[in-house]
Amino acid sequence: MENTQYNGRQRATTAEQSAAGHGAAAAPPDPARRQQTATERRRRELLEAADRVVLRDGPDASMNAIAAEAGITKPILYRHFGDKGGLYRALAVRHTDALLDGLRAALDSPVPRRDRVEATLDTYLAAIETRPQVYRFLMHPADEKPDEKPGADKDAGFDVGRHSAPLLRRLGEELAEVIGERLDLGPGGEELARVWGHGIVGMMHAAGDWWLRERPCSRAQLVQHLADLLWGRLAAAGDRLGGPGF
Amino acid sequence: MENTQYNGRQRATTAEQSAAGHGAAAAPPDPARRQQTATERRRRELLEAADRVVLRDGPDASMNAIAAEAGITKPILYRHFGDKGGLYRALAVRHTDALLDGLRAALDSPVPRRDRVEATLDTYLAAIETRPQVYRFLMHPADEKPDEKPGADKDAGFDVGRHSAPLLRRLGEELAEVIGERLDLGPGGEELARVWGHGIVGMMHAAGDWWLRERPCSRAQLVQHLADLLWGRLAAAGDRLGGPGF
DNA sequence: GACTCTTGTTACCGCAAGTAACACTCGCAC
DNA sequence: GTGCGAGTGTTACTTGCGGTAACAAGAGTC
Repeated sequence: MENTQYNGRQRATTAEQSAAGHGAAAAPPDPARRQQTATERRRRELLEAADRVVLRDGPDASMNAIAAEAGITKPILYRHFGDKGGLYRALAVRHTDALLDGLRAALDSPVPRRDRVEATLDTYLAAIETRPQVYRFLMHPADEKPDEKPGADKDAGFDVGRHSAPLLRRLGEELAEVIGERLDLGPGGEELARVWGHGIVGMMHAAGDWWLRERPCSRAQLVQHLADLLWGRLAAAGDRLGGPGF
Repeated sequence: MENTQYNGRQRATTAEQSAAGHGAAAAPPDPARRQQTATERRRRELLEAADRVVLRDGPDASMNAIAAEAGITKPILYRHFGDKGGLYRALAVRHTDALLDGLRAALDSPVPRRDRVEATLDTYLAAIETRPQVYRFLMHPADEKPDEKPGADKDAGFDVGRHSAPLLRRLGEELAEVIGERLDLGPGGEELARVWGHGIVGMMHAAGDWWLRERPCSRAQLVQHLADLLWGRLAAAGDRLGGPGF
């Protein structure tokens, strides 16, 4: 009976099997398939509710709150997503997919490489700039914000940090792939591309995070600075005073 | 009475005041000062116990577990560190300080810049390689590890991710400072140095994280690859096929 | 001996994650 | 119609964690 496992995928699979089971792949009605799409639609609605609540409350969003926003109660959330991590993951892939679409577009634009790199950086930074709440939710664990009456505990909150690494890793892998297929890096280029993919993503992320918090300069300027860094200006810069070995 | 605030610093301050209060700055005994050092020693012992438990249990370390390891109970942990975040922060600065010492040494070595950069990268990577548990604790939110009987909840755990960003930011600031004071970057160099500091730290972190997990190459090779990236090899590499604007 | 300060305890609160068990409502078979 | 399987939804509960209040005991001070 598998009664300890609730999740959408499990049920969807069952539905598909039964659909394939009684042979008919009839076009218009097909109850099983219709049921499946209904489930998926519900799932999307729930995800949108979760999105709203996360955007509003930041990472201090409890399952109860999300369920309330969706107009239902906790257990059905658990039926759909298994656990909080499942919900989070579903939410995350939505946003990451959207971000990745933008990045791929920038990465594929038919302009010189430097411009392409700048466009990619700018796309990422624009994304985190225009939707900082989403960004914080995805990447950031509720940095201490000094509100909330002392009675309420400021703990809990989505366990977010626990999943930021996977996101960065996914971005890194994607970038690595693009680098690998577009640049001729000689022998061992595969490996090099992967290192660079992850490295560049990390650079973008850390710099973006800091920038978003301190806003020390314009976005365009940040893009220039980072592109300069990638273009080897670190190697080219002059020393300031001259220690022993310069 | 200030009964809602317990922490070592508060009490230490009080002790100092009373010491100054009744005048005597007597050298050998001085009860207040002795008390203070005793408190600090106790604090260190607690931190070491916490360290042990974190190293053993990974980030799923509860306050109860830490207290048990230290041979005491929760409330005194709270008296010393205020809340879990406080304990974490104390633990974190210990380790970050140690790491920073190593990095500063590498950054200050009297060799050509490329070698210095490589030494810095290697120092960081060596640190996370030799103490991955510490690293995971500091930076990483308990990536799903598929153990633990399903009865035990795999949630909670140190809230770790919630503080990884501050650590990276601190590293970034430190690196920025060194860059700023050693390189001549022309007008606006301050800002540039900060961007680079955070960017490089992010690069190091993300690449290191990925490398630690997949071990796709030797440490030395990773260092080379990253240094190459910083040295502008991305700009110099040849295209593979030639899209429109290459 | 009384006073204070620190260390330590037990026993509790509040809260969030996650579950069990039960109730309603369709659409479909016979 | 009646039965029934699958989904949706509920209330009420357990467990475990962070955090705190209230109290008890040892050590130095007057």
